[in-house]
Amino acid sequence: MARPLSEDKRDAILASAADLVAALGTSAPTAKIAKGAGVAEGTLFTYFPDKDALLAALFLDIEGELANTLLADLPAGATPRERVRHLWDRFIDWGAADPTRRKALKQLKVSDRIGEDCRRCGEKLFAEFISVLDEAIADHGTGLSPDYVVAVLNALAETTLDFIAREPGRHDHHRALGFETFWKAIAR
Amino acid sequence: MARPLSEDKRDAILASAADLVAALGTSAPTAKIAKGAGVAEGTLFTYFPDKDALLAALFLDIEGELANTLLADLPAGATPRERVRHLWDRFIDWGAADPTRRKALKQLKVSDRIGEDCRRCGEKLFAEFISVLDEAIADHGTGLSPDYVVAVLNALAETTLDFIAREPGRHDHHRALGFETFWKAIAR
Amino acid sequence: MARPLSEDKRDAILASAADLVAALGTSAPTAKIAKGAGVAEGTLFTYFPDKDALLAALFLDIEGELANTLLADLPAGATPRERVRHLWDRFIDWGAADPTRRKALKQLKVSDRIGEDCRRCGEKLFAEFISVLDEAIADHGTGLSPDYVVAVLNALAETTLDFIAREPGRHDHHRALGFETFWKAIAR
Amino acid sequence: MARPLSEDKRDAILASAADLVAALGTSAPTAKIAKGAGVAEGTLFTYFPDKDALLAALFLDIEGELANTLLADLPAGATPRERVRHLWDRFIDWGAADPTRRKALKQLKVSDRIGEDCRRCGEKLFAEFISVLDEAIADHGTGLSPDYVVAVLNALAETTLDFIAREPGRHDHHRALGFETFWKAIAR
DNA sequence: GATGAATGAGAATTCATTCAT
DNA sequence: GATGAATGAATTCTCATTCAT
Repeated sequence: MARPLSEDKRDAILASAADLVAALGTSAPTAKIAKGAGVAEGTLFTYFPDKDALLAALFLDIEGELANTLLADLPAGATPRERVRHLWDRFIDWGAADPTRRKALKQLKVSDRIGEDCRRCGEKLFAEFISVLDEAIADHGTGLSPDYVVAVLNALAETTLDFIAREPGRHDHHRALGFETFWKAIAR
Repeated sequence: MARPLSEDKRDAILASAADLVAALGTSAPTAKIAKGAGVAEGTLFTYFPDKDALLAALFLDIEGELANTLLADLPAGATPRERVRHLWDRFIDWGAADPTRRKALKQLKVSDRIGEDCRRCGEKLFAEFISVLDEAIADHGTGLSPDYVVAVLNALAETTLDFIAREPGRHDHHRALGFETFWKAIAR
Repeated sequence: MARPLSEDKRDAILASAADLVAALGTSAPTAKIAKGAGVAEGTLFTYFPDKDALLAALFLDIEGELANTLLADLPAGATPRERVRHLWDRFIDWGAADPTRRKALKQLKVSDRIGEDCRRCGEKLFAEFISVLDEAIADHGTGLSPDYVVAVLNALAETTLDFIAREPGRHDHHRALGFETFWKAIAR
Repeated sequence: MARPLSEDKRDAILASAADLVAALGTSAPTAKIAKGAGVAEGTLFTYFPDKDALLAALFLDIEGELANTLLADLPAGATPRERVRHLWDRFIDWGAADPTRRKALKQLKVSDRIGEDCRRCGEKLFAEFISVLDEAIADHGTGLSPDYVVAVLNALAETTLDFIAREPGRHDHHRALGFETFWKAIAR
């Protein structure tokens, strides 16, 4: 190929899309997204066949980033509780550090423009995370299904992040409180 | 007065809006909403000055309905746990019975078209619910703030409803499980 | 007839129409005109079959008022110049006293919603004025057609009124200057 | 640059707008203007951000054309009267040759959609014309302000054009008569 | 006769997508 | 491949007019 698609441009488009979807929802115009990325309106469509494909790519990009972040630096020889706490802290720190991307993800999750296929792909990205979590939790004595535990973790992490967004100064407090809440919620 | 504004028509518009917002998000066209309500396109604007006002009214309508539902038939001489369980069951039953309205509410909550004012009005509707919950929880030993407890309840109820939506046959199971999860989550 | 059409209401509608046409042009909404007149939207259409009829009535109302004003108190035994000066002053004073109605008339004159028939009716209202003017001017030596003289008078009066609108304090100055200009313009 | 904005299309839109504003006033629909220009409805808005901007551009376009026309071919070594007569003839010939554009200009002048800023820009276009006229008139002995002289010229030219519109065969007669009227009007 | 809710045909404007340059 | 002008369907909202009360 004479000129290959530029990875930089693709990333710039995704980054701009995240900003605008966070601010305007999935109805953010492609023209504004292109402008925010510093490319021409038409260029967007050489990187993504249509707007839905862009939104899907954005969804998977953010979910993938989150999934990777959660697992990084997982302490090997730690207690289950410590390992879960590590996952939890990763989640909270990621969401607190990048509220825009979290907001964009929230918008995408409720949008009907993200199809079932795409959602399933998103779930797969968390497969390893789930198995780590499940294993760590095994002897916490709970007979809960992994799916349920993940859903509870996710729900409480979202709640925690909402409180941190309102009181950024109490980040550590809310993070710890959230974890305690979660740990007890799933205990048996 | 010539012909009074019809309560029925207003309700039909709100009902149609709930359906379409659930399905399409806040970008649901007013023309479709009007058609769904069986009125002319222009009629919608005699009941609501513009689309944002309609969305705000819908938001408050659903929140009000939920708030009222939660408090109905609250058993007077019951233990705190029973009282909270009652609130919880009401929430779950409401959401499971009307998934469309719940979905619409979800969309409205993340939309930037619902202003801060409107959100504050919405919160006021739950004031009594919060005080009942707070009181009932008092000797559960938790020093958690009422706001936090409500947020946790809401997050876990949403999670529970998602599971019921996937497995309607296990309604009672998930409802009970969700309550246990909540009750432990906030215990101290 | 049980209840005859109320002259007051008709007048109120015309007055409100004058205000709104002056401010918004002929696209002033009938609903606003009705509100300004203190009547219901539908009532307007019992007094005027449609909007064009209302605009036509307004046009003739203002033209009639002007025509009558010009001829009032015409001094009988005065010189021609004095008589023309009297007409001129009447015109200027009318326009300066009621800029809103003048503005409305201006809007109506350029609007395509005033048909030829209506315009001809308007001209008839000035028949007597024209003959008075023509007679007074006869021995001013001009062989100009009455139509032309009227048109020139009208054009210069409009110009004079524009200057008075900008400098209300110099009303008398502009009025006198305008008359001198006119008088020389048509001299032969 | 992909495809540059086409000067031709811009001109076609302005020309179509002139026709339709002349016929229907400033309420001429943008859809009809676009169709008249042979472009899609949306294309109009790539050339003008909104309808008001289009109307302003049209206003300045016509005023600019008129201002340029007036000054073209001004005879250098002619008497003042001849120079003013030249300006006058230019005005009349322009208005008689293009009654549609004149009508459009008339509509725009009375419309409240043309803002003060735009009107001031329009006036600037006539600055040179005014100074030429003022100079030529200097020893005509009049102490009138240039503004007033221009206003009188404009008013009488409009009147003259109205008569020519009714009797196109007597173009030269009315043009000469109008000039005499003007010349005497401002004499001292 | 008076009222104002109901109507639906436009109105201006936006926007995803295409395609000439 | 990159650009951005061109397109026209879709969207929100307005308004003259009708008609049930």
